[in-house]
Amino acid sequence: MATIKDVAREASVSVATVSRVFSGAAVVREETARRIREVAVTLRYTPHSGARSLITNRTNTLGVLLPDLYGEFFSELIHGIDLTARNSGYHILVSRSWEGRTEIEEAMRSMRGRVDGVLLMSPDVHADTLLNVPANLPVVLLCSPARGQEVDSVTIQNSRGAREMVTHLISIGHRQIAIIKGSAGNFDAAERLRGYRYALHDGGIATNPDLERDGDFTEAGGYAAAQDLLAMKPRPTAVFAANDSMAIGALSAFRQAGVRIPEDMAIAGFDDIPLCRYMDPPLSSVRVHIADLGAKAVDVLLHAITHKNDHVRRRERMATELVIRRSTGGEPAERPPPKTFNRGMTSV
Amino acid sequence: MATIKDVAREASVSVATVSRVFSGAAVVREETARRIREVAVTLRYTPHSGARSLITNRTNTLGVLLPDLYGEFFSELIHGIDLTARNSGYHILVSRSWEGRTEIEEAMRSMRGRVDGVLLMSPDVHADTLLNVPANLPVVLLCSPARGQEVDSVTIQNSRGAREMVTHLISIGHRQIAIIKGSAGNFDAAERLRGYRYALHDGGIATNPDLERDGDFTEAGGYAAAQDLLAMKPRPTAVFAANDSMAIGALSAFRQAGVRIPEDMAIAGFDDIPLCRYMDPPLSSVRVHIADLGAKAVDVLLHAITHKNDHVRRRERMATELVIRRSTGGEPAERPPPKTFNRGMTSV
DNA sequence: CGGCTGGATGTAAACGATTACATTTTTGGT
DNA sequence: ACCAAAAATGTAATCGTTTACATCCAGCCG
Repeated sequence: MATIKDVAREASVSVATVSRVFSGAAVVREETARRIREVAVTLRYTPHSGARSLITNRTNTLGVLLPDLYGEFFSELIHGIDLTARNSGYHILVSRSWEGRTEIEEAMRSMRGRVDGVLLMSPDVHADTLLNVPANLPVVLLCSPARGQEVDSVTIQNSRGAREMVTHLISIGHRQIAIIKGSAGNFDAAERLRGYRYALHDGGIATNPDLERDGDFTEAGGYAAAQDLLAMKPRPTAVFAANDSMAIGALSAFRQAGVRIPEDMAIAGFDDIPLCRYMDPPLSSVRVHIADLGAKAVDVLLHAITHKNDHVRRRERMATELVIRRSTGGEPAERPPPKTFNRGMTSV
Repeated sequence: MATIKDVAREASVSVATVSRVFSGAAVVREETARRIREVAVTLRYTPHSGARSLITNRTNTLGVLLPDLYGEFFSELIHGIDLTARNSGYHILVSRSWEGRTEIEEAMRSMRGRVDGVLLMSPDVHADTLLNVPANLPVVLLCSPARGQEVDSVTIQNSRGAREMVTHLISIGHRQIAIIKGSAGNFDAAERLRGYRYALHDGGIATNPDLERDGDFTEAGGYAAAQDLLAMKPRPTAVFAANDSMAIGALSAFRQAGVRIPEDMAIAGFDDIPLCRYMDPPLSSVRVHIADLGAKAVDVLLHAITHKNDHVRRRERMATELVIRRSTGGEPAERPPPKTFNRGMTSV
């Protein structure tokens, strides 16, 4: 593959001049520049980003470490991240880190020299206690627990969102409200459970361990939990699932059992993935502007990168929004929205 | 940030020895190695991948250029790609390339020196005609049109899958079968349309331009197209949507209009995203093992990378599978599957 | 005409690793 | 105890860029 030297030789100039043409770092006589560009095209020359970043110490790439890559949530998250990064001229290096401190550390280390900063979502591990990761590598935590003040983070107002939804269920008359929890040990899951309990407490309803069922954020998990709930007596009259996938699974189970929604059972989810409005009945949910969440995280990271010295730690919490549809009764049908993708920064 | 020199100095050895410890390229006395590793931890040293790949000429990274990142299809595709790449010790550098030859070329160029090969999905542009991209950079085309034999590619058996589904609709008695097409200019979309027409032809049914509605692979697009179909008279009795998202949108529109599925209208989609089975009624679809598609593409790319000299071009076509559920009538309810993710290589 | 200015270009030292080759140390057989 | 072979380690060139600094040359002014 052609290098800068080949181009320099062929165009009878020094490598410095070629470099200047491609990096735009200094002015080159127009005629010379044109000649160099012509030669470059002939030789199919492209600057080698690796070599370049070795000396400039910048890669224009952001590392993205996610616990998983599966499902609408991550799809939309990556979308938001990519769009924002790209707008600022950055690429993204995506990696899935399986659970476990060691694996995360390992993944972080392998990012050394490849990225200018890392977006880390590690809902199970206190990420601010990571050891033996490259020093000076800016990191922004996404939906992850963090003890100290020492790290940037962007999270969702999980507890508040859950609380609002459950409070709504109470307000329309429900007293036996079950929750299908998220994965054990998961940060968001714990927060949402907390919000659920808050709401019950606010409403003067005692919490009941039997109404708190285990789930794992998958449709199948929601389906299974819903079957358990069906067997209970007295049966709850409403279910709050800690995410939409589980709500969808639950919906499916209830329907199969001939339970009418929302007459016999109200269902609500969390995240408000696009599909909610296409379910039958359309699913009430707590909207999280997922793409904006990713976008916000990139903003913070980019700030940390470009203002390495005077960057003050930020701790953002994205607001949620209650979206009531027919699955919880009461509201009229909603028309599907225009299909354009909302890129506006809405919250915090 | 600590470099290999710092470690060498601190451990009183040469950089070569340190390098050998970290690259595992040669054997180092156990005692020396231990000392070096200790120093490395103290100094929080991590090898600089950029520098490393400059001399080894390998980045252990695959570039992934997709037309979009939105929705379940891409979610699952990236998942499959990441998993397979990771198993072989590769990272993935994801980028969304907007439409247009120039932008793709630009994106390809920016990959120079960052990746060992590229997975390119460009359903609108004949990718084998790209100019001015780094020479010698292995590329595998994903679901993209390609003229010559000069390039590796992995595609879906779109036409055959669509044909089978429409043939099935005919076999259960439908004669007025509409199609909601995919995005104009899209490769998969064109192929699926072709399959639809084949099937009609096989069944001795004349094609009718009014029954071929425009779509764009989104739920909203399917919703809109379905509304148009509702207004037709005579109204078709079955709709084949070129992907599941549109089928879901259409389903929603029909339901809103009080049309019974499948009694008044049969619906089928394409892709068989996980959600199909959770819809009401569960959606018939043409299953594409999307994750396997990504996995297969990675396999081909990896082969091209590691056997640069004696790699013979491959042109794979992933088989599809007809999945009949209640939305087309006939079949009994299906239980949700176990939630494990299918990683087996199934087709070709 | 000579000296100065400033724009265009060239020279060469980094950046942080790997690795062929050279050198030193260890090992083991006698 | 000695020597050859093997093992461990060191030296230095190299990968493809950027960039501080040096150089060159044309034009301008006095």
